[in-house]
Amino acid sequence: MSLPHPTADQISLPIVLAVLGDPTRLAIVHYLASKEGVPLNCSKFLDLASKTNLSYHLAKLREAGVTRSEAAGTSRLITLRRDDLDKRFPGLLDSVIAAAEGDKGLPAVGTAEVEVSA
Amino acid sequence: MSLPHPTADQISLPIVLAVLGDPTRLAIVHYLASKEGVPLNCSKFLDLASKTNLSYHLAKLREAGVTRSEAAGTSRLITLRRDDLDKRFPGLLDSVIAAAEGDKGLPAVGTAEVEVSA
DNA sequence: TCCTTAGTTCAAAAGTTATTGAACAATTGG
DNA sequence: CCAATTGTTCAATAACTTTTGAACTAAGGA
Repeated sequence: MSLPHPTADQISLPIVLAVLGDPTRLAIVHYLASKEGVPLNCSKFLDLASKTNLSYHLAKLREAGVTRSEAAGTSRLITLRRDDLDKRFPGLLDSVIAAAEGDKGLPAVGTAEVEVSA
Repeated sequence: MSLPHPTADQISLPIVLAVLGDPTRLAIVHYLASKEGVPLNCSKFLDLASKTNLSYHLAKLREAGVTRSEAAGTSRLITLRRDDLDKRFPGLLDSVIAAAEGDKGLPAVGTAEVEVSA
C-alpha cells in the first residue's frame, strides 16, 4: 500500500509555497530538515496537532511533493524530498529552512522530548 | 492617504509563503521582479484578474510586506520590497523568482502588451 | 488469537480566502 | 465645473481548507 507521490517534474511552485505557508506544516518541514537523513514517523509531530489532523497535514506535504512517506510495518517513515526540490527549485528549500530557523513564533517540535539512552 | 505596510521585522515567513502560494499573486511578483526598479500601477495586471479582485490580491501582497504601494495621483505605484525581504529571508525571493521563471503554467502578465514608442 | 500501536478514512462543522458587482472616493484633464 | 480615469470598499456568495471525533485497517507482540 504505497502512498501516491508526484514525480519530480509534477511538483508545482505555487502548491509547494501554499503548502509551506501553514505554520504547522512549516514546523514539520523545519524539523525534518534538522534531522535530515533520519526518517521520522508521524508520532514525532504529535505535539503540533492531533493524530487525525497530522495525517491531513502530512498528506498535503506528500501530495505537494515536499515529503516522501514510506510504509514500514505499522509506521510511516517520512523524509524530505530534498533532491527533487533542489533540482526543481534550486535554493528554495534552503532559504525557507534558514528563514524558519530564525522564526521564533513557529510551533516547535519535540520541546518535551525524552531521549532514550542506550 | 498612505496605505498600511508592515515594518521589515513584522514580515512573517508563513504569511509570505502563503501569499506567494497563489498563482495570481505569484505572477504579479514575478512580473514586478522582471521590471525591478520601475514602479508599476495596478492596471498593468488587469489581464490577471478583475479590477476588484486585483485590489484584493495587491492588498494581500502589501499587508504581507511583499510589495509597497505608494499613492501617486489617482494611481498606485507598486514595487517589490526586495531590500526588506532579502534582509529578513536571505535568498528566498531570488529562489522563488527563479523558480517562477521556469514555470510555464503560471499566468503571464502583459502578453498582449503595446509599447508606446517615443 | 487477542490486544495494542500507528496511522487512515469519512463525514460534519468551522473557519478562511477568493471572486463578484454595485457604489463610492480622489485626482486630473478639458 | 464636469467627466473620465484609477483604484477602493462593501456585502454577498462561492469555493476552498482546517479541524474534529468516531470508525476503521494493518502489522506486530504477548
